Amino acid sequence: MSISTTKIVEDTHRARGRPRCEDSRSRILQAGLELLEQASFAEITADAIAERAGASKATIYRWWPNKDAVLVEALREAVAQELPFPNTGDLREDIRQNLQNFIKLLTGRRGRVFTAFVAAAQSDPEVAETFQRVWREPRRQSLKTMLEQHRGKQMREDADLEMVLDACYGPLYYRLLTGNRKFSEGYADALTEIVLQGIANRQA
Amino acid sequence: MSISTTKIVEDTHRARGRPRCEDSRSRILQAGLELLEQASFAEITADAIAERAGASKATIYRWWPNKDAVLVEALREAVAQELPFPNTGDLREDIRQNLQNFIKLLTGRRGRVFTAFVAAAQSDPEVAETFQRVWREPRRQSLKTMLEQHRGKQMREDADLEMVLDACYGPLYYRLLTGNRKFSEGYADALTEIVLQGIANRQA
DNA sequence: AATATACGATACTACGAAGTTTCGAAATTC
DNA sequence: GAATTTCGAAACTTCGTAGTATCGTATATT
Repeated sequence: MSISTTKIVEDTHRARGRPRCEDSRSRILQAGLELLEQASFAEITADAIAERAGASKATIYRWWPNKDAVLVEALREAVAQELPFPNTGDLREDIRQNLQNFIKLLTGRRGRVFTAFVAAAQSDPEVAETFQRVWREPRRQSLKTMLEQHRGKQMREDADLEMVLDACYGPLYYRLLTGNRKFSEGYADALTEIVLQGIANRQA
Repeated sequence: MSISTTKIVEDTHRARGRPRCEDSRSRILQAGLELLEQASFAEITADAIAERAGASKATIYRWWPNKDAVLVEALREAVAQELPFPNTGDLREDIRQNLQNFIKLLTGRRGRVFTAFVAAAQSDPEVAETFQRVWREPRRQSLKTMLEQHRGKQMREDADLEMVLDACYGPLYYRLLTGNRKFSEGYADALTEIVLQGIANRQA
């Protein structure tokens, strides 16, 4: 209740003049996202975004400080709807489904968006920070939370979760970024078994 | 014997005119490599290479078709001396040392060269092909060969080596490319244990 | 000595993309 | 209806870099 947002203040008086066109805003972001599915950060031009969005380049620079800011915001919005997390209660199944979902995402059209971002992050600290904050860390946190629920039960008491997270996501990014971007049919299953044997409680 | 190389032919008659200066060649490659330790592929300019090498830009374009070709060749030469592989005979120790060596490489100055290459590979198929051919595949092959020697002994008969390779290298690239580039002290040990539990023969 | 090729330095050209400005039209408040 | 702000279109400026061309010099062969 006491948490007042700037939005409330803004809502009292509407600004004069023609209001910002929310439609063109979303078209611009959408265009940026679509272009990221085909090209690298540096290859995407402001002109291309404008043309694809059916917008004016002036409109882009009216609301974003530079071209990269559009792409960064495009990732934020796209990723916001990608975070539902499986929770079946079974450790193996939770891991397996999570990996499988991620593989599906990475091998789909959106996969290129991630490679483009990781690539750009290598030479742009702001891109790197955004990628970590809006994607990598939330994703890791979700998996971590899920794993914690199994600690002392299906999962060993002393499991090193940071290591386990790397063991899960590392191979996927590795293949996507340095390999042929293909994942064999049972890849998620095989990876799940390796990780599982590393953390499972001995049931002897 | 029957495999004649162009070099033999060239050696019979030396070309007329001033011979190519091998020193400037190596200085140019060295300059490219050093610049890759600080900047991305796209950020490195031909002028910068020339200046750092104390060479002329004309000399660069005399021997290389374009700027990127210099950087690609620089990687080839640099990597050629990086491939000695541990072989202690003990599975755990072999894996551990290999991972440890790799981490040391990645966290050193040369680490940036790899991130730069992986980044560039995302939008340049030729860079991607070179990276795979001169670094990724030889490295994987070495580890694979080593692991094969343990099959049926310390390692399970049915271990999926492609998966194991990803489990070893994946987390390292993942941290290097999407994380904070830091590896905790016992990282190699912890990762070794996870991988090992996934492939070790049950000794019960 | 003549010829041929490489070298470093430097000026130069070509081009693409970032970002700005201008304009007439549209949407909103007062 | 006047003022204000946005919009798309398009021309425009600015700038950095790739790649080339020129030149005087160095180093080789014949």
